[in-house]
Amino acid sequence: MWIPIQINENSAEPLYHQIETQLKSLIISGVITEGTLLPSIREFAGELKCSVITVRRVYQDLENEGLLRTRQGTGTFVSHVGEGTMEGYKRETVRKALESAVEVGLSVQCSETELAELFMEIVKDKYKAQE
Amino acid sequence: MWIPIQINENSAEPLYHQIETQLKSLIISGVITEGTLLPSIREFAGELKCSVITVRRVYQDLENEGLLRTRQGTGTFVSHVGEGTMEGYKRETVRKALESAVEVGLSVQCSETELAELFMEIVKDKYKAQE
Amino acid sequence: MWIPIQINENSAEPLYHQIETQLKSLIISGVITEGTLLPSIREFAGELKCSVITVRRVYQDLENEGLLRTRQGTGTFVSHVGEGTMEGYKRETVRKALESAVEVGLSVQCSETELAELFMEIVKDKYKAQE
Amino acid sequence: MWIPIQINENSAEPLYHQIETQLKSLIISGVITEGTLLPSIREFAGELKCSVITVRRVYQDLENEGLLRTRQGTGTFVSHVGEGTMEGYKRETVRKALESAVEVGLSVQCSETELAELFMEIVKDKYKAQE
DNA sequence: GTGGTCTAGACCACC
DNA sequence: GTGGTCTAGACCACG
Repeated sequence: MWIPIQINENSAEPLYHQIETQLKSLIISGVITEGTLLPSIREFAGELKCSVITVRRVYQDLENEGLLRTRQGTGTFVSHVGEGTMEGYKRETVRKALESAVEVGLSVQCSETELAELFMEIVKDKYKAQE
Repeated sequence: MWIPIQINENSAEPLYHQIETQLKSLIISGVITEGTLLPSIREFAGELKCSVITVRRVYQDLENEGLLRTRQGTGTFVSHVGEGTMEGYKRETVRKALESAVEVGLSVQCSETELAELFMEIVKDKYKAQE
Repeated sequence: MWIPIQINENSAEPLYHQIETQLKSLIISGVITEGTLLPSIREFAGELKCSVITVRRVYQDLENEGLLRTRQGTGTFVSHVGEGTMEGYKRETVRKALESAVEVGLSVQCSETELAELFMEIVKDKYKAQE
Repeated sequence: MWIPIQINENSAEPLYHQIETQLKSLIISGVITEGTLLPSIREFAGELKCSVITVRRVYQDLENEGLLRTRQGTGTFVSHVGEGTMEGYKRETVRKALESAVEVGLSVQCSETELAELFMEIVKDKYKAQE
């Protein structure tokens, strides 16, 4: 199974955190479905060109959050995520991101309309790029 | 001179960075005007209940960015900020914040309209709270 | 022969250990009697939906403890268990379990009476559910 | 600050888990109070004769559970645990331990009174030893 | 000084 | 083969 994860070498964001966030998104958004067997930590570490320890940490953190289930000698699986949880998480995550952005706008005395215009512009760009 | 800075003890954001960001905003948005003499490092550290080293770092970083100017034995002043700088900084900062928020939305498969609605809602709340 | 064993997928307890403990209890408590022919490794693995290796390990461990006896080409039988063994095992097992529970109570500064009350409550519940 | 933790070299229980459990108990039971600065990971590792990594893991796990708060460059502190949480946690932990013990009793066909007698005996012993 | 991240590599237990 | 634990040691960022 191939998992699309982009690592940004230059970012200040820790490796393990980049992987965690992206993998979490893939699971939450349903791209990787319940029951899927993820790559073994060694295999994944090979693909991502990082240490096994780093992958292990990612798997373990997500297991602690209840998104993964792992059994020794067998592997690591995506565990069941209730529909409600999924939706709730999505909204929570997105809301947090938007709120912090708006706060930045406020702190810099950006007007409401200025902010909204800039936002719409960015949204269009990003979603177009996506297609 | 009293400088309104809020420190969030529990945030993962480093102390020096919290202070830097807020002080920068205050200067760029014109709340603290050119030529103002900032508190001494010790005084400020006392107010913020943090180490002098932390304040020193803040002053130094902002001096490197050209926002502050230090005169030996006299103190640290807000230096002149051109209109261009101010506008540029505002747009750059806000744009960055918005872009990262939109990316989060994308990563979680949030639709364009969903995102926009949530954004407008948040903007209204925040700006209303501000008044 | 059908053997009632419950596997808890989500437990941290290794598969082989869950099976071993339960099978042991069944033999020692006399639910499975002396001389009984157990299912073949493959058959049992099929029922439990686990690897043959796992069942093999269970049979072997219990054979080492003298609870099972394997005859080449015939199968695995429950061997004779003396009354002494049975009683001894019961007391030892239960005592160990209770001791560790009491230690938890102690470590958390739970008072003697508090602990006893909670215990009686649980015992009643469990034994009632059993009937 | 000296923290009383007993490590059992021979136990199958992982090192980090032994430390975690005991430290957790000390915090939950109020032996170590809110705001206390714990030993640095290096110092603690020295005392416990284990790797810094192991201590780090303990601190991090407990931080994830909300029992500790750590700030880079400053140290690791015991964070506020609401009275309710504390009580709830105690009961939950103890209850779990007792339940699993009673289940063992059941699985071995131990009678209700037999179990209760054994329990009372053990409790008396342990609590006497404690004094 | 503090914690935060990451590495390479070892050894074990489980399936 | 899988994951689980632990080590020693490096380098960085924060105060």
